Amino acid sequence: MGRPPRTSRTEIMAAARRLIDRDGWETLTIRRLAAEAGIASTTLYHHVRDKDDLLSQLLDDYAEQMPRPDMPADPRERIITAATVIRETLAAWPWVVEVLIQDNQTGRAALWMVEKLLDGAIECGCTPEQAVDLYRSIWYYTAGEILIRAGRVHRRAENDHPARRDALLRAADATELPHLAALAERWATLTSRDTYSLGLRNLVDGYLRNLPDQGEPDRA
Amino acid sequence: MGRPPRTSRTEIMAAARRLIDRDGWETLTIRRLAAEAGIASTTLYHHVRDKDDLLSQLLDDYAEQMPRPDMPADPRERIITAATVIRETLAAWPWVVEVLIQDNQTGRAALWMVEKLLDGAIECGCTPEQAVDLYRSIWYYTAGEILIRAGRVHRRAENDHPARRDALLRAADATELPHLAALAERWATLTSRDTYSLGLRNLVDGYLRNLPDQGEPDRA
DNA sequence: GCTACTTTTCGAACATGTTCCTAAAGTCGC
DNA sequence: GCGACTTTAGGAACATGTTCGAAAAGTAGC
Repeated sequence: MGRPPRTSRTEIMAAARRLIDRDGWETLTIRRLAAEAGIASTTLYHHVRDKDDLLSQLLDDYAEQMPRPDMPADPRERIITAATVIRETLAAWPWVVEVLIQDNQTGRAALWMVEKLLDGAIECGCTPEQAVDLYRSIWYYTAGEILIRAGRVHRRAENDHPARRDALLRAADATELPHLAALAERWATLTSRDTYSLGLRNLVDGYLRNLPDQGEPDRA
Repeated sequence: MGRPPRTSRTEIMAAARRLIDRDGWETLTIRRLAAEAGIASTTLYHHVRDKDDLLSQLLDDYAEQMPRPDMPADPRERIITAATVIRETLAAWPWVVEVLIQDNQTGRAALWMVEKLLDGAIECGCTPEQAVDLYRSIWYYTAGEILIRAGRVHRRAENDHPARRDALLRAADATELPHLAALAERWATLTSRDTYSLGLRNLVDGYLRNLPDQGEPDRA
């Protein structure tokens, strides 16, 4: 009972996607979204806790329609694949940043990939506890990579504002920081390469090799 | 020439620290900071590009006074130590989150730790390029851990708002997600443990063992 | 049909980060 | 000393996320 709703969560999500597709996600504001949905701004807050919650739900809706790739037979490769798919999926939406830092647990829609990851880890010889540890490490690594990469893009071009220190590395003292100074020229190039899968593989390898009990399940 | 400044960057930083120490960092707002410094809000923007820049400078100032621990002799342990110190230092201030995602490059004050890390990596047999790769992987992992951990704390207690999905894992379908379902009870416990150094060690080990040229410098 | 009761909707208002424009307060050339 | 010039200071105003309280719009009991 009570007054019947004139607005549904689904309508709101649809309006949000329309707005994002049309004008870009940066222009997605509560008031604009309300206008697009034909309701008052404050009405939104009956269907959504706050803006982070809105983005979180939006991400879930998107992720739901994501194609689920078939997994390789090798369990270690399954771990790699699952992590890579998570990363690729999240990196496609810049506003994922706002969600990730608030909604730390991976959303409902990504659970099946966590499952695949745990499954691969266990088949590689992990105990369930170790599998969770490996998952968490991978998630930290992945979330950090996404956030930092998104930050780099999202960052406005550094304007010459007062009290702004840039050319951070060029000022590197050659006697105090010899390696950094030596790398200063190439730093931008080196740090803009995509080394996600390299790091991921090394992380997974390090984990699986350091298991207390057994080593690798497939003899190399 | 020009009108002489009545306000200095140093005063602003001092006022900010006073405010944070007294009332907590959540109450650090531009207007309150201006009031504490005895100036108008808009005057702040002559010394600071925006709030993120303010926090970033604040972090640098803090980090500058951070004690620099002496490094162990073993190069691999130096890597671990440097990373751990970075993590510990950053994790001490909750507002670090806002800075990290914007100011992706580690600040000026943390450069010496990056240097130590590169140094350890190179002494472990890395080329400079590989050392940078290792650094970046560690940085992703560390940043992700900090952000997610801070997010968990920073998160307001989940109130029972409509359209809020919680008990994420308890709803795990036992047939679709067997491992997650099996772990559901213990999930909260397992994911609240501090596994940073475990993951860090495995990551570093994986990297150093996978170097194309040589293996481990110190024979185990 | 009328009266509780419940839920949704929304206008007003607030705090915050930020920008724009104008006024103040000096220095420099003379 | 005086007018250009330059830099800082600050008031007014705007967009945004969000809260509060009251009005609207139904349902259930009688």
